[in-house]
Amino acid sequence: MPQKAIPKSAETRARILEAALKTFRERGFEQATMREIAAAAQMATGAAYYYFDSKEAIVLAFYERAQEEWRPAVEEALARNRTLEARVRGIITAKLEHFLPNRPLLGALTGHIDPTHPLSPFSEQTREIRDQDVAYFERAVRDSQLRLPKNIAPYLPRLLWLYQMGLLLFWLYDRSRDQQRTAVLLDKTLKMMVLGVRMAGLPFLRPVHRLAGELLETLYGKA
Amino acid sequence: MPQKAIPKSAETRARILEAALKTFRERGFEQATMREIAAAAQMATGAAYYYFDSKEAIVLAFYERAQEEWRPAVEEALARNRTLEARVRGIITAKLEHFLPNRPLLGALTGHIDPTHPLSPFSEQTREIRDQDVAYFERAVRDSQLRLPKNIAPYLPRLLWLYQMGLLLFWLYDRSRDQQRTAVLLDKTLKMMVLGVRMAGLPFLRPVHRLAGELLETLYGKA
DNA sequence: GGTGGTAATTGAACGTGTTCAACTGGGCAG
DNA sequence: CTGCCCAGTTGAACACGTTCAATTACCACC
Repeated sequence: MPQKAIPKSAETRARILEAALKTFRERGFEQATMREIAAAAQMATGAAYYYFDSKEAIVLAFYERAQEEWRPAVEEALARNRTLEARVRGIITAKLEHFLPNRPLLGALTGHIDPTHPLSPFSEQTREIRDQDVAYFERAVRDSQLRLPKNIAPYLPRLLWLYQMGLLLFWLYDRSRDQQRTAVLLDKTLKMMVLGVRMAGLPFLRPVHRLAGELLETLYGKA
Repeated sequence: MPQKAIPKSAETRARILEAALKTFRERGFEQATMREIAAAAQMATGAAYYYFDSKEAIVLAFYERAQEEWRPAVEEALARNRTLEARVRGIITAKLEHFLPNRPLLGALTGHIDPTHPLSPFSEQTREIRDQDVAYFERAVRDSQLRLPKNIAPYLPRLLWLYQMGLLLFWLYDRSRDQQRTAVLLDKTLKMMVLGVRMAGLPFLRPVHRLAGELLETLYGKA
């Protein structure tokens, strides 16, 4: 990959990205060939590899770009809502709505769970995007008026990120009309979460909290 | 694929499977080529495709075979334990222990979440394996002395299957020594589940149950 | 013992993503 | 103006999974 910000080559990079997306949309990710894409971008076959590590990496680049375009919608959702439920819902629905036109395309990214693989959502290479998402959820949690159990609160943003990841996955393959099942899943689970947090103080639930806290500590490390 | 049970060709099929597993173990799934595998099985390159739809399908065949070898361990675990926690733990740990020698290999299966894809754990083609697993969990639930909320009980076996699937995924990429983190995850989450079920009767939790019940109904359908 | 037909096997050929040695072009130091 | 450097570009070549028309092996039936 080229270095910082030479707008000269950034333009060709963008041209390839655009040509690729066009081809992906027209013929699907798998059917689209790199030769087609290169031709559509008016370059030789191998040229794209100067700018992108692989065919899938193009999709990641699209994801990164979408992540930026998506920011204003998130800011608005955070500004408009005060309760934790509404804020989290706002973030997630904004993301889904933004991705809707290219929903099938994201399926190309779901193939990698291995944190070793560059394109995995858990990989070192995708840390920046991930951290940005987590930061949104941090803000969603911080300014909400709910008081959270101390041993769980620090992990909540990362948990919400994981939750959102799972929901996105469900959404990707949700074939119900208008993805209604995803909508139900989001709605009910959010409400369950808020109810759970509300009852955090009840003495009955103490053992559950302790278990959850211990679990999160060993998984995410102390903090 | 050939039809029912002509042991003649089943033998060559097994020979290919064995050669493939050997090659996979020696050089990893990705590095191993179909040409190597065919050569190791003393056949021409394309021959394997008479018995297996794809390279990945060989891994599925391995999975199916393992599923059978695994059965006695499950039966023993079910016979030996009476509590829900111990029974579920027994099933899952038996599976993990059985898969341990070929742990890296299963990573080849994780690439498909799309229920459309033949190798997806949610696909029509893998229904039989899935149903068998769910049936184990049904037995684990049925004979345990816990009484469950009526609106959730019918879905519990399928939920446990999903839970086990997620755990297996975590385990696959758990790089802690002896997969200790997976062990902690299994232990704590199981205990949390049992606690949750125990408190099912408490009136506070009624709203949570209702939400969960409604959610499961729209996701899995009435029943 | 032929004879037909199905099952099994062959290996070349296809299309793919990716690599790479060679080439091009433009800017800059002397 | 000349020579050099190197980011950018080229397209043939590679290795792979997979397909398929052609060939062989096997066996039931006359």
